[in-house]
Amino acid sequence: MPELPEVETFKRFIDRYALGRAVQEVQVLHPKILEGVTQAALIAAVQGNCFTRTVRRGKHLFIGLAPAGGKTNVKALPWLYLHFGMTGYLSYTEQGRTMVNAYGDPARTDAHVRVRFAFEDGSHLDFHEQRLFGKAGLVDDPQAYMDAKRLGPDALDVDCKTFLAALKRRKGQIKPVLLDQSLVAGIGNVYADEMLFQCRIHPEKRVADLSQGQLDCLYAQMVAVLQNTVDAEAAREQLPKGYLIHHRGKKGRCPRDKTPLAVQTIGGRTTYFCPACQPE
DNA sequence: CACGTTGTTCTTCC
DNA sequence: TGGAAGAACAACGT
Repeated sequence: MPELPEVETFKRFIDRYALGRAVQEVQVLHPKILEGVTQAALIAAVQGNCFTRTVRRGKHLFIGLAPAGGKTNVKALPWLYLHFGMTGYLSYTEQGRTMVNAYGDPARTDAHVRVRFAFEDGSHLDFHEQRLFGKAGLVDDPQAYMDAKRLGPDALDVDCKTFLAALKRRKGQIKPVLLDQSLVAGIGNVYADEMLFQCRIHPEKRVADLSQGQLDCLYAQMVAVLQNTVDAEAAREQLPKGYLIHHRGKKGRCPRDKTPLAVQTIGGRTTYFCPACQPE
């Protein structure tokens, strides 16, 4: 489930393999992945143009386009927009060798390639999305698009003061608040559980009932958990031993005290936590 | 084959 | 006006 750190690795993956390159052909292999754009419009906007830069906020990724070959142009091109849904990832194939970012499916096949961007030398960037909950589209102005969605600041870009001020306006349970993309953008189900575990905060705790120490811890762990995962290039098995993420699952136990983890639906999402060290 | 899965949006109530 | 809570929805693998 791509959250902020995974999408950041996708951004870097594009930066590394695709930036500055002219797209010779766009293949839409499953039109259901498209959002607000026809297949023909997406192809027309990207084909023959270069990827110029990438912008990410939260789980949203925008890829800038410019005419290939330094043509002096005409009118501004839209941005390519990607959202990775539940199962999205990228791969890049060159001379028969396929690279997948660390979070991608190691048993990768072409079965769930939804959009393929082919370059002039035969290499290609593939957008995989098994469940089709993700999106590919065109956006004229990323800022306006994010404003319309009421997207908060990126969770790795927000300072402590701003975060705590926004948090203190809320009164509900802490976990659903962390998942609300209008507070800060980028936290999903897995890393929300992780930061709460690291701070020993029960996921149903009311924001108003958190101590100042717990609030400060939450900011510190939000940054630490997300940054650690970015640094690990989203290879979750490389995260610290004491992380809850390694123990998610039916028979998981707390890495601190071996208490069987509690599994509960909170804010409509499956939530893992330690009932002993995250007391109500 | 009904169920589980998560990110996002919609709805209802306050 | 917007927050809280919860339902709905997307589509697929098991």
